[in-house]
Amino acid sequence: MRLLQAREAVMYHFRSMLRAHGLTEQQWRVIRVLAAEGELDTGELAEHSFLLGPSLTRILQALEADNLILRKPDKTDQRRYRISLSQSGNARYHKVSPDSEALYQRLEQAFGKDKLATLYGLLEELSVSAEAL
Amino acid sequence: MRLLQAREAVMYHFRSMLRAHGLTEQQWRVIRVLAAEGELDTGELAEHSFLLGPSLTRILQALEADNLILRKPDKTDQRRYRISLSQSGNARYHKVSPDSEALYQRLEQAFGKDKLATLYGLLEELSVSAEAL
DNA sequence: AAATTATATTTAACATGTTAAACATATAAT
DNA sequence: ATTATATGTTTAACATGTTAAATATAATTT
Repeated sequence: MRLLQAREAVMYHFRSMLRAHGLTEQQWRVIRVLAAEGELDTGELAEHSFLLGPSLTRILQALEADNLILRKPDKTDQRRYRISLSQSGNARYHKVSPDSEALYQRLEQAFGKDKLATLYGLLEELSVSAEAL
Repeated sequence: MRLLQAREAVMYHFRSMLRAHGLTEQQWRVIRVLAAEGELDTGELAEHSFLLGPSLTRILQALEADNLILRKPDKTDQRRYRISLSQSGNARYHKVSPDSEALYQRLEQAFGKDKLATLYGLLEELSVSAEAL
């Protein structure tokens, strides 16, 4: 599938940028979601960051060890944890975000904003078609 | 990136079909490449199957343990191995191939052949743009 | 030819992907 | 209320992704 190749080509640059900030691609996805949406429980976080439960569990352990997130037990449902960015986590987000944005802008400019929009639309349709199989 | 989501939606079906045949997605990529191109060395195989060296090393070990491939030392360059499908490997390919084809046809029909072609073109352009960054 | 440099493959170490199973807690049913 | 069922999260086990380093052999340089 050409999807793999394209994603790899794009992510190569993002990964090396993120590595300079001491983050993996998936850790950054989690941080970005938390910055955008605030406090979430594990399930919501998994959904928004496109990660499976077991992966997220390990990623949260790593982020917690680096003091980038906080986890508090949910008061109404003791199975859930509420996850949010710590001060350090928020600071890290604001440090990485400009580099991430810049890279995205460069790609958007190189590829073309219009074509990118078309591509997004097709990918979404493909997801729907595939899920309906 | 929406690329991830789309790929995941597509591969979900392929993975469960392949699992029924006792293969992983990557093992199938290797077998398919070998079926199409015959004997290759590890480097060529990695390139054609979009796998990194270390992953391919492990996958070839697994395939060799299942007697699906053969590895012979290259006579002119003793660093390289020549990899090819064994009899069992070829048989497995012919057993899985119809299911793989059928699934692909269903997806192509659901999504639309024309749109799929458009998408392929855009993905290829995106790869080129991203690599040029 | 010996030393240097380059290339092919593997090993090492750590992170994630993937499915199944375990575990804890909620919710529903009786 | 107790049992049964469903849901949220983690653990387990194995495969792969990813980068760096090690290893072996080729090719080049001197």
